[in-house]
Amino acid sequence: MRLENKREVQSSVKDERLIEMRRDQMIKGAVSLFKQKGFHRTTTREIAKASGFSIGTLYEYIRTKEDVLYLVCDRIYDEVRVRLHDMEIDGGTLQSLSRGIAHYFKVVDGMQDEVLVMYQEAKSLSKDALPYVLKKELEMTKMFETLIQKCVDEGELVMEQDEIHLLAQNIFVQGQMWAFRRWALREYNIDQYTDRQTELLLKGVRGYQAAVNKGE
Amino acid sequence: MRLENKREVQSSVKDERLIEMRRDQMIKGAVSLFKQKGFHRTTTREIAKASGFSIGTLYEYIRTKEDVLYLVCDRIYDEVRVRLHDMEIDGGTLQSLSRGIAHYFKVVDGMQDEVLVMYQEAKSLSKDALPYVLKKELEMTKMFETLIQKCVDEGELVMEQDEIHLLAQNIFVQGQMWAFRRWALREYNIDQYTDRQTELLLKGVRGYQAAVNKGE
Amino acid sequence: MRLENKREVQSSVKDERLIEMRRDQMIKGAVSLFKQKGFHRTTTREIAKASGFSIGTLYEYIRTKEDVLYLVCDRIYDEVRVRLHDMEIDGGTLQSLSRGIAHYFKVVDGMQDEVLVMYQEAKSLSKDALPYVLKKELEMTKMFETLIQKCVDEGELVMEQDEIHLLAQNIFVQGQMWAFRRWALREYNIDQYTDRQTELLLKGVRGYQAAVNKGE
Amino acid sequence: MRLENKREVQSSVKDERLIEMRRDQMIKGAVSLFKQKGFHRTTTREIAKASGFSIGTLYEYIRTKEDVLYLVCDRIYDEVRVRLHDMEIDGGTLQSLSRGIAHYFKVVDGMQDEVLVMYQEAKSLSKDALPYVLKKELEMTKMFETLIQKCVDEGELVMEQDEIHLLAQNIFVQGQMWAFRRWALREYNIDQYTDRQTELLLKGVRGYQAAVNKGE
DNA sequence: CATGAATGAGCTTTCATTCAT
DNA sequence: TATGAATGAAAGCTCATTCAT
Repeated sequence: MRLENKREVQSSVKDERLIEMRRDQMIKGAVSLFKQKGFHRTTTREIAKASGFSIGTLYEYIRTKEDVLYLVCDRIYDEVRVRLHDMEIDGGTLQSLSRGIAHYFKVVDGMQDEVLVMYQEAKSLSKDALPYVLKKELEMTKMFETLIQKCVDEGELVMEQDEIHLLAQNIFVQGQMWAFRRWALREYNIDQYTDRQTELLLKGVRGYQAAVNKGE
Repeated sequence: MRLENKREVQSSVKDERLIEMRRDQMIKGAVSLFKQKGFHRTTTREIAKASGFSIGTLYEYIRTKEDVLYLVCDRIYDEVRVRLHDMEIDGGTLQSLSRGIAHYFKVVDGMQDEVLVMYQEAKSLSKDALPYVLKKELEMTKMFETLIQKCVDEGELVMEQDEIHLLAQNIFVQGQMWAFRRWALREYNIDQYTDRQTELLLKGVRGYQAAVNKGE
Repeated sequence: MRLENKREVQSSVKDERLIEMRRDQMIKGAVSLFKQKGFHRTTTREIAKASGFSIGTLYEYIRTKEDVLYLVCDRIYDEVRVRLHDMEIDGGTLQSLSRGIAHYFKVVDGMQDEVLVMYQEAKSLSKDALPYVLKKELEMTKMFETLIQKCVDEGELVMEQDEIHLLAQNIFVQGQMWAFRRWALREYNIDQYTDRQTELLLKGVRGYQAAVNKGE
Repeated sequence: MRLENKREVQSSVKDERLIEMRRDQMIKGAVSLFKQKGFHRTTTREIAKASGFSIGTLYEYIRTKEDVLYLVCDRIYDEVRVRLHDMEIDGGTLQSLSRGIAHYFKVVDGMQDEVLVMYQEAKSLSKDALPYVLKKELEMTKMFETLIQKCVDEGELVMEQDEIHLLAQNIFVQGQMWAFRRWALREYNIDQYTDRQTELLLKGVRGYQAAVNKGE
């Protein structure tokens, strides 16, 4: 399956600038609603109202309710990626990897609502739209893989290809986890969470080496 | 908030054995449907049909559609816990912790559908029912905390209280991850996944210590 | 294209007797509404109300609004055919042909509303349902063809195959005409209309032969 | 009810020539759409597009969607009448009557789409506009009546007043029939259809006289 | 206890029409 | 004059829930 980068959402309005503007309103309104009640319990009328225009106008900019969800997911990923952009610049040191993780976690922290929504509702996308979103997710984990790979290339780390892949996934999920398991993480603030997780990710369990040595 | 262990779901049928039986059918049917189409896209009629009885009968054993979801989530957690039961017996060695993780991952692997459903749909539970489910989740992470704590008590590991908590959460999430990110983990089978993750969890990134030493 | 005699309209109700009954109500209500405002200007809610049940119940017996139209058309043809049934019995005399025509016209007269509705709305049927209705129309013109053919076989008339076909069509259309051009036929009652038309159909224009002879 | 010949359709544009031009475009576009999908299933946007201007402009030249239908019907009748114009010149022979019929059938054949549209959609005109269209239809049947009357006056035919009226109606309907029952008339081309119908109209059924004579 | 027909609130979506530019 | 974005009433249809049998 060959995927273009975007799945165009049809609009009967022609003015591109207007589309951009209205969809901004729409996405903002929708995220807030989806966070409160989820995609399915939110009505299109509510979305229109929260966006600041009428139901008729809403449908000038989308074709189906699902389009709103797609736009929301699409936008969130783009936003996350934009914010992560400078991450890739850095070189292949462990420090830069730590900084990358910290940066990513910070971005998630700043977009908790959005991440949560996307995380919980993306599965409601149709078979048609899902691949476009998954593709973006893939690109994000790829960023972490690249970051790690550089460390390996620089001799800072020793990892197999599949370990790299898995570590990248873990980092990605632990970022999301900050959004979707807040209820279980109340005792941390984002900095503490970042420190602790980074340490666990990189060093593993403290004392483990000692224990292993002892056991030998 | 003081929570009893169960939130009773009203039934107008008196015969407890019958209730048990009917709800078994119901849960089995519902899980399969929720997996395919999600809670919101599944109709009560479909649930009744998949359960092998009429819509009228369905409503003899529940009061609202959401009850079905609650029953499903409730049951899945119970099932997981039952299967994990023997995990707690073991003592405080690193080996027993590894075994615990492996066991848990295996259970998730054997209940992928159920875990996935619960994972994706639990959020649709009303404010009323959610705590009961979260409580069960808490109990499960507690099991891992206990397991780790034992290792600490035995001097096998050196960890602070909050690190233990976080590690337990990570283990729990990585188990679920096996169910909800299968699309990104196709290259592993459950054993490989278990090995790799356990290693990362416990040892951290290979070469890290060396790098740190070198840096000093 | 091979057509079964009926295109089944799905119903979620199982009791066949009930379906029959409810659809009777539905058709009666719908005919009256379609006559007043046409198919497109009639809402499903109005149909439900005119049928004596709720919108929900209406949709227990059909799947789409168009189904109502199909049921109406289907029923009307059946009804017309039932009423025409004895027409076919008669033998091949001119008198029996006249009687057949008169009988058909009478039937149309007694079902003016229905014929009008079907006549004007049948074209709104989807490409899917139309053939089933056209097939019934064909059967009706066939009846006239048979009637005429008998006369030819008996030597009462001398007609080519395609003339027979056309005459049958004319009879059929002139019957419908009584329903759909009443506004232009106010000066006649059904008996006068029948007499005049039969005469024109069979004898042609009075004086024509004379004129032709004269012209020779 | 006293009817002026035209029912003015309001336009906020003053330039008469422009109105004429735009409405030409509009009617042409609308006929094509109405033929495909009928009046009700055609949207004003589609009409505007097919007419080559915007929805806003469309509404500069009409007041309601129904106006389009009225304009279409109105135009078609005018067109038919214009094309039939020379028919009336001819004198009172049977031959001229035949020629008139043939001419009318030919006109219908050349305007099949338009005739069909008008035929099927005219009923959707409001109680307000309908009379204006029916009046035009009346004028057309009057033309045939005149043609026949001349034959009677010339002694070529012997017919009562109401027979003349009915024959005119029949001719008119059989012309339309060529448009709206093409599916049942596939075996004829327009010339064959004309010949056969003219013969049936004028001579009646072949062999009938003989049969009657024999029966006497 | 089991059934399934009945209900109607509420959903998504369309589209004729308006009006500021 | 021409445009097309905005509007919202109203349409078709669904489905959780009830209740008479």
